[in-house]
Amino acid sequence: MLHDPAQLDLMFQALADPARRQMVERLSRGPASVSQLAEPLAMSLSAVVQHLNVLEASGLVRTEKLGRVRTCQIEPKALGAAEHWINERRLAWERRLDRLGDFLAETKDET
Amino acid sequence: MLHDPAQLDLMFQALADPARRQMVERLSRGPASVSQLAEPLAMSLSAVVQHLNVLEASGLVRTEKLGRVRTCQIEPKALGAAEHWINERRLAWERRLDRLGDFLAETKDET
DNA sequence: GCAATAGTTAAGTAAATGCTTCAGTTTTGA
DNA sequence: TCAAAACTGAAGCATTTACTTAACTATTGC
Repeated sequence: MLHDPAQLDLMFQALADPARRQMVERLSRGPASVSQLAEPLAMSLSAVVQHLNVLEASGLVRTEKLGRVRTCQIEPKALGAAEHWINERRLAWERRLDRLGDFLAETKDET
Repeated sequence: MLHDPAQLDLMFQALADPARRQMVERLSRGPASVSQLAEPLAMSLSAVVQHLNVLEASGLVRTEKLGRVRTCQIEPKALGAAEHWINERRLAWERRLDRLGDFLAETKDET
């Protein structure tokens, strides 16, 4: 489920920018409005909205508008997809090292 | 250790491309030469070398040249840095949900 | 030695990114 | 009612990305 390559592209791409990671960090401590997200960042509000759109397109963030304020939240399941991909690679790598270890142990026995 | 923002930029940026992820997948199953990495990819060898340079700059891949063939390997510790950042966010998120749960439980008691 | 192999480097290009400013649109509070 | 607050969207611009082709440099096997 959800290892659509294009989805992972969007996800990793979204996380590749320090401003966007900072926004995700802020949101992992609780929901925030666009202005609140913008406050610590040295760029225009417009730029922040553009980053926010990237995050939303990647599925990492969900937003909802009530009145004139848009409230943003993390979508924790989405982060899981990136985590999952990385874990798969690590697992494959470790399985391989285990097999290599076994092989070397066997070879040693045979001396 | 190693949550230099610039390093994470390079890492996530490197993982944001499907060709590069495919190269990492291949390498997580064992070392490979540049041509072997290129073989399943529909692009010139030159393009593959350029992707490889991105991966190497990100610290995800280490290469070594012997004679005329360059052998590439995954650097498993590097993947750990990306994983760590994601885990931190998930933890912060979960801690927050726990606190929220506690708060709601308390509030309920007080009715 | 010399052609094939394996990779490297440079230059060029089309598209995508990360901003900016400016001109809107809704909401809201006094 | 009307100005301030909180965005939103479009246009423009400099930079970076993801390629390409073409020319080049080592290595290796015969």
